[in-house]
Amino acid sequence: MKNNHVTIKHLARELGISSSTVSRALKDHPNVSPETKKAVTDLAEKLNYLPNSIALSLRRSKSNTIGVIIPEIVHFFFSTVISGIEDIAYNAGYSVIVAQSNESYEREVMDTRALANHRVDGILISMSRETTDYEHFESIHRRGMPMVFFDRVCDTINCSKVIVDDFDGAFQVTRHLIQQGYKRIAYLAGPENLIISKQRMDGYCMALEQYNRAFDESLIVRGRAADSEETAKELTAKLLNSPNPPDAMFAINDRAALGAMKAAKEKGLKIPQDFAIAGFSNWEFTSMTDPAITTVDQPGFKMGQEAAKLLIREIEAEEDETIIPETRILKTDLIVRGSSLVNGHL
Amino acid sequence: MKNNHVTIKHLARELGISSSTVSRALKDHPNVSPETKKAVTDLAEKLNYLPNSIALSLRRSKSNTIGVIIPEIVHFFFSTVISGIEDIAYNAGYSVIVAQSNESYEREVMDTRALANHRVDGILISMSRETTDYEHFESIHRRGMPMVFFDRVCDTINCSKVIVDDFDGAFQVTRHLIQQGYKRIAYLAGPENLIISKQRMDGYCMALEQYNRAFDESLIVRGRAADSEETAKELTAKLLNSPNPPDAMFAINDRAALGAMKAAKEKGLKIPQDFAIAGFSNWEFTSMTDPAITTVDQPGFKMGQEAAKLLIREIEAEEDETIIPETRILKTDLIVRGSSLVNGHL
DNA sequence: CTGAAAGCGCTAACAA
DNA sequence: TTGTTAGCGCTTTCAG
Repeated sequence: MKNNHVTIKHLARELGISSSTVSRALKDHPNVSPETKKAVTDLAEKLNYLPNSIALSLRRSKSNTIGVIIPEIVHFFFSTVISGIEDIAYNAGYSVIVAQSNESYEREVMDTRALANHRVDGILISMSRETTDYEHFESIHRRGMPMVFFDRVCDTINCSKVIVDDFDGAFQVTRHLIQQGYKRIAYLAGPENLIISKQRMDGYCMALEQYNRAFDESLIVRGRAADSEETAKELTAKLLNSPNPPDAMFAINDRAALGAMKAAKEKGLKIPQDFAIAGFSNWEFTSMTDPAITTVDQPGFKMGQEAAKLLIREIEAEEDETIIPETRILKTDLIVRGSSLVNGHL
Repeated sequence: MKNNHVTIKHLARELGISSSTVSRALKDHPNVSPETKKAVTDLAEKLNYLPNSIALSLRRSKSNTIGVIIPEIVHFFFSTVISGIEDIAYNAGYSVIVAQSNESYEREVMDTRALANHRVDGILISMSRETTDYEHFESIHRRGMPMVFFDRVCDTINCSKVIVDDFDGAFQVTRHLIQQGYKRIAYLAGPENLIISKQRMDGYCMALEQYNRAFDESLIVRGRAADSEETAKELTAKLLNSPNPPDAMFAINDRAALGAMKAAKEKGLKIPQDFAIAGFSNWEFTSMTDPAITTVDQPGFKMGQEAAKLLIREIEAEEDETIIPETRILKTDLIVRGSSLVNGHL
């Protein structure tokens, strides 16, 4: 490719003036005569001058670029987050470099390094599933690189974070089912070591408590319930065939809900009349042909926006200003299918 | 933020040598003594030196960055494309800047300009729906900016393109239905002015012809059939209530297929026994609970890969080398639900 | 109002 | 084997 970039120098030479004057004219500096200004802008227009942001970045040691590291792009939640990030970044004059770790620690380390080399002004991160060592983040954080974690956050780094209120989401879902008149709400639990699992379970319990429902251990399926649609289906079927079956189900994720739905259908139960399903979900449900499922949507777009805002705030803070890291907890949106939005925060 | 970047100068000063020596040592230049080399790399390691790609970009007038402009990120097809782009880019040492036009012409123009300013080495584009004027692309293309269009391509610009073989996809779908034994295959057509609509219709006709089926105009629904799920449903219902109803349906997109499915279900038809549906789709179907629908998937990942490869090839071509623009037509993947992949090209 | 000069971080020719 | 110098494109003192 022939490198045909028009530079300030070209304009200067053409007009027989110095490049500093051109520079000033271009940015409408007061101390430059109207004639020169006009001549410069006209020529710039004519030759289609495009300022070189690379040079600017070097000069200012600021690239007006932010980096994003996510586990995968092809995922409704994450692509929604990127979209939110892009929204805020664009309006604040930043470009967005996207790197996907593919859930690989090694790749994440490389991505981090690459973004640091690129001198992005800050980094937004959702960690890979593999990541347990945080040195690659810590080393650049020590150097003062602004960073904000979202969704999959790193506890050991003292920076801003954006997460979802799993407790409240679970509470909302359960309350919704109770308010709809369901009596026996089963729960397909997630892995017990995950914080989100615990929080969701707590939200479920809290709703039961608040509505004076007894907690019934026989309605709780612990273990690998939500690992796959298959297991969820089997476990639900077992529950449905028990002597005192549930009339509703809290599903911890898409797989759990899909499995539960299939089990119910096979048993000939009408959804949601005989058996209601509600729970956490990502993309899958929004396109489901069966509108009978109420879901808590992760507010991905908002999460991206919030994370980007926090990051940019930190990037643009004055030298001496100290930004206190802040963890923002976003409410989920309860979406009732087959009717309008019940409790949307968007 | 305090700007704590270690530079070559720092290393040089610390070691009492010149920065050029440091530079050479860092890149393992032959003409530098082993001792110096070791001293330099050790110190670089210790101080966690990270090369400044911005400075490098300026020096080399090459940013090792490619820009992507897409209508929206939150879309299975497009996010898949990005993923494919990222895959190739990463392995070739390029970063990816993503800009979404949000289907807005104005925004697309701004994005193009921003990427040009950023001195990306090339741009990958899928045009916004609004775009009918191409000057923003042409002006940078004239300057020699490598660019490749994908999916929503621009005909007036002489550069490489990657598109999907709609004709073949439609042919495959129709043939599949015929081979499954369906006799009367209805067709909900797309807008007649779109090239893809025509090509898909041609593929449909070709399959009929090849299997000696008569083309029956009464099975074709022209017009706004695929505009919304609602209209698709109504139109399908009408067909199903006609004296000589179809036993299968070619759906031009997700909406058409969903509408058709609902109409069939309301009429109590079993899918796919009484009424089969097959057609083009994006994400929606892959998560459908009803496995009875055969779809042609747009090969998004591959499209991203191919587009990125074409772009990088052009970027890295020698000065004097002339790259002949090339339009790559990708085959679609016929995916039969409820069974394994029948004709996958991945 | 305008110009000359320095420097952001890095590399590569040229000198030593 | 190492150092000096110049320059990528731009802005910004400092001098005129």
